[in-house]
Amino acid sequence: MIYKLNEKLSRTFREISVLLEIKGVAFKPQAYEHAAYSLNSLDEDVAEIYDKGGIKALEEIPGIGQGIAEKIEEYIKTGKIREYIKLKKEFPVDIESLRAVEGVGPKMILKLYRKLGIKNLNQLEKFAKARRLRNIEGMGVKTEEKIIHGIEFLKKSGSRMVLGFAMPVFRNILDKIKGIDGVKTAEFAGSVRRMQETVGDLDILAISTKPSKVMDFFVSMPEVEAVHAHGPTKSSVRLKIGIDADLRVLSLESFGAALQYFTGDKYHNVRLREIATKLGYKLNEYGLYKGSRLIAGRTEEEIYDKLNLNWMPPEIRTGKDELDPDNNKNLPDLIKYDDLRGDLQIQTDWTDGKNTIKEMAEAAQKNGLEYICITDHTKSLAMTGGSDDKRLIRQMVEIEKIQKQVPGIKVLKGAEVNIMKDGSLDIDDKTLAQLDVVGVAVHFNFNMSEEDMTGRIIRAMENPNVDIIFHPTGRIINKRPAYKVNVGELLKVAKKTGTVMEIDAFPDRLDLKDEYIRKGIEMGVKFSIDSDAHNINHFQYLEFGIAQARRGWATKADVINTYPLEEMLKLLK
DNA sequence: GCCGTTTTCGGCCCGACTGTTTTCAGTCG
Repeated sequence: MIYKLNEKLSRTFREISVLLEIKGVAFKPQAYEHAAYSLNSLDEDVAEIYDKGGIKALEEIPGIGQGIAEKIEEYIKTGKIREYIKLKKEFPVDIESLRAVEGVGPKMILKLYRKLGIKNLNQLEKFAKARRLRNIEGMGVKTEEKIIHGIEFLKKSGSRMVLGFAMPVFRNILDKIKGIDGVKTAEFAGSVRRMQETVGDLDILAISTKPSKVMDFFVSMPEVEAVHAHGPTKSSVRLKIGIDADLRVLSLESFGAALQYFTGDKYHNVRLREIATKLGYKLNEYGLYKGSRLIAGRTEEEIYDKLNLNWMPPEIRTGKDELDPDNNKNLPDLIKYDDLRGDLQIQTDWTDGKNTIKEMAEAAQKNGLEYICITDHTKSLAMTGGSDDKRLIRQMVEIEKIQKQVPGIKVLKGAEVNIMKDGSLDIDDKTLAQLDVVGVAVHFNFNMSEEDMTGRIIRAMENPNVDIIFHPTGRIINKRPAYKVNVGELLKVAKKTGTVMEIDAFPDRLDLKDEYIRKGIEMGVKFSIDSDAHNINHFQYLEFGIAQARRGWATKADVINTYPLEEMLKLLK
């Protein structure tokens, strides 16, 4: 659930953190940063917590003590935080945009403001291009050039990259590094290894006996646009696709420690180090130490083991609650990347897909699937040439014909039926009853109140013919936000009516989000992971839907298309 | 400003690389 107040306070505290850092205040910045993160990942509305239990209840939130709790109260009561206003008056500077420039940090922002009165990105660019930064004490020609390039990069790149779209390039680079003479092994780390929806950079770790050779190769690959750093154990470059990549070369003894450390996420590591410290150890990227003695480091497993913890898959390392003793002792057996037997959302050239039913079936079989469901659009989605009842019936006949030509895979009859503004469907119930799988989705009239949109989808769920809600929130990463809808309510009704919720695997959809998946699973809701394929190459995207499910703590049993065909069909209405 | 099964006071992650101020501060992850 997204709570506006939590978000607003989180942003404000993060900004206070940077402002204090600029001022050179010690330790408080981390405290505010911690509070900001905690509020942002909180499952409850902070306004509600305050209503119920006042300041005392706020102090129960991790990272929030008396001081910050009072500031939250001040904001709830007066709509402002005086401390924040005071700091902004002292430094009327657009901190976030300046900090986004590679190499520009708090201390430099302060210097730029004091010496040249620079407040924003435009002014920074002007002064840099006028060659006026090089005269500031502690800065030089190289710093000035780096800033100019950094601003250019910012202008053309912008947001984070969708993992599923960038992954082929990443895998190609990893393979090249693995192939260098002297490289024993190489792995992804960071957000790529955690299989996040989007990634801000690419981290690779390698073991090699000839580190400098690996580094020389890495910084001179044709994919590289610029080199930030080129050292014996660490190098950093900007790739032509518009994202930074870091490579570290390590020894075998500390590879597990480094993999753990650079996989993160940050908050998972902070918590892990706390646990290590309490047990009298020190944990860093080279290993787990007792004094100066190395206790563990070769594998991740032995590090978690020495900390009395179960190893856990990177996908669930968020620092939120996976290290809580209860959770860690009872980690779910997450769905595996080869657990899917079927795919229940596929478009063909009957509407906006690029390939025929037969081509899609053959491609699915090549991808190891046992069954697929053809779910072309329905009539109200005119731009796709959506089918009406008659055409849908014709397609059913066609599928039966094609089934004989592809005996190795079961082709189910389905549709992606439009949910109209009032929650009705644009295909007759009589026709829907003849389909194997009925998926429904919102494709227009996005702009409704949360209450109306929730009611609209609930009405569709209550239809006994409706099996699956496709891409339940409608968001497209980096393009458009989700429509307003109360997902908690949808999950309740899904449980009550036996409606399956989809995890759409298309890389920039990944809809539902992990937090909702986890909530749904706790409530006993079933999910399907579907590619939403529009051509024969899209089946590879199922991987990212599985990653999404794993980040939502889903097991094989929670996902209906991990079941054999007959059992899967029984799980539908 | 937060936190505590060593602490209600005294800690708070730390190592690599770069540029510049030639011995180290700033930035990044």
